[in-house]
Amino acid sequence: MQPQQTLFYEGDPAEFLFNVTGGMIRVHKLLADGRRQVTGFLYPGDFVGLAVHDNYAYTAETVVATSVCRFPRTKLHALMREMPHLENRMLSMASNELIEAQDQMLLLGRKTAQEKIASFLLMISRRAGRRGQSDNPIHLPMGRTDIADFLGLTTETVSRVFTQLKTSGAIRLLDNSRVQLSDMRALGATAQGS
Amino acid sequence: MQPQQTLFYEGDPAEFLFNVTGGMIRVHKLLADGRRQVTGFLYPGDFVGLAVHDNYAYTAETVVATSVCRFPRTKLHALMREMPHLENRMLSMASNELIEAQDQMLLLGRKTAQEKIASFLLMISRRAGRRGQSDNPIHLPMGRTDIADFLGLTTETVSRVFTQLKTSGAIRLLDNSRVQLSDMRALGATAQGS
DNA sequence: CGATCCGTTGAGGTGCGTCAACGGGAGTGG
DNA sequence: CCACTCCCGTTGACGCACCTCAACGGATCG
Repeated sequence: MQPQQTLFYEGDPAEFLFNVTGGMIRVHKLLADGRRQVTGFLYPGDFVGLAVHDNYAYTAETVVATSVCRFPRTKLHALMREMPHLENRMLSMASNELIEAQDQMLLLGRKTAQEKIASFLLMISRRAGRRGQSDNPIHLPMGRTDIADFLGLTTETVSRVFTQLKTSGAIRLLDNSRVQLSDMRALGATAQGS
Repeated sequence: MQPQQTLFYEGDPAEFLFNVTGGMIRVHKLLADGRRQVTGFLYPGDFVGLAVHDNYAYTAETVVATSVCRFPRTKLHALMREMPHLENRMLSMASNELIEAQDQMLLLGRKTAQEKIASFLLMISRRAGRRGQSDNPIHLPMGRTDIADFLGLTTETVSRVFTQLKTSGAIRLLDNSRVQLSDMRALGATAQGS
């Protein structure tokens, strides 16, 4: 799929379950007046559309060129009966997502802009490392608007904090989508609350 | 269990899975300097400790006098093999929690104080109704500090918004723990963004 | 070369936090 | 039964972190 394409919209009947096999998916929710909260960025291996309900609870879009595997949800029950292992694995993934969601709530509800950005950079680095990719410098396929809507900030604030972290020597901005984490210790301290 | 007692702390080895049978559980995470994010209030029927990992990712405490059912997690796998239905049910509950978590992210990241409080009151009302209890006036067993830490606000702001909603006629404060939702339509509008 | 998009930077405003004081209810001890 | 204290919710005054509005620059594309 091409960049910035929609897999499904919030409220659509939830017919399919997707598995990301390449690229990046962005998931978000909207308020009536257009305010947006990005609730997650999904990497290869992640599932989208885990909803048990009849309709999707969020919109899913590609960030960059992305490939996905699509299962009809009607076949899911049958599939799980054949592979009991699968249900276990999905419960495990859902639990992991729940833990990440709680971390994100802590970030959104209680962290400052600097702490949010530092936490975000470290999270991206950790994920890249877990996927066996170079985790420094890190790659940020999403734009400033996506980062802002993920962290509950504005693009201007994201930009300013990047500049502050650059000035303080914690990071280096190689280009708009590549960031070198020069001082992991400082970033870690900032992420937790200076 | 008595009010304000701890079931387990964040980081403790996750030995047990709990099922709330009465009262209310509060779940939270802390930053190093003491800032707190309450990530959920659990009612009878809800599970606590669904973590797949070896350690709890959050602290769980009682809000009021509470009764729980405790399962050793080591027996959980065996139990799920006996009752395949159970695993299905837990996946379903985890998915529901994920959807609620995403709603909460939207609230924390993008809603104003008024919108947060209105959303909170409506959520409590909805939950009470779903459990077959009177949903108006609603009962708030938790204190202002808990509400503030759940919504990413301070107690002062919570108090001020309650007063504003009271003045505007949307609610009536019967006492510190009982709130009458006088104008559901106005509350609904406020919750979404005026 | 003009147009558009995106990130950055600056100036000013504001919603909510901080700090402080007050009041009522509950528990305690005399 | 009455002081005294403690705790919690409320209210006010003030400050600040972040938002808003605006302008600018570089990259990309026709």
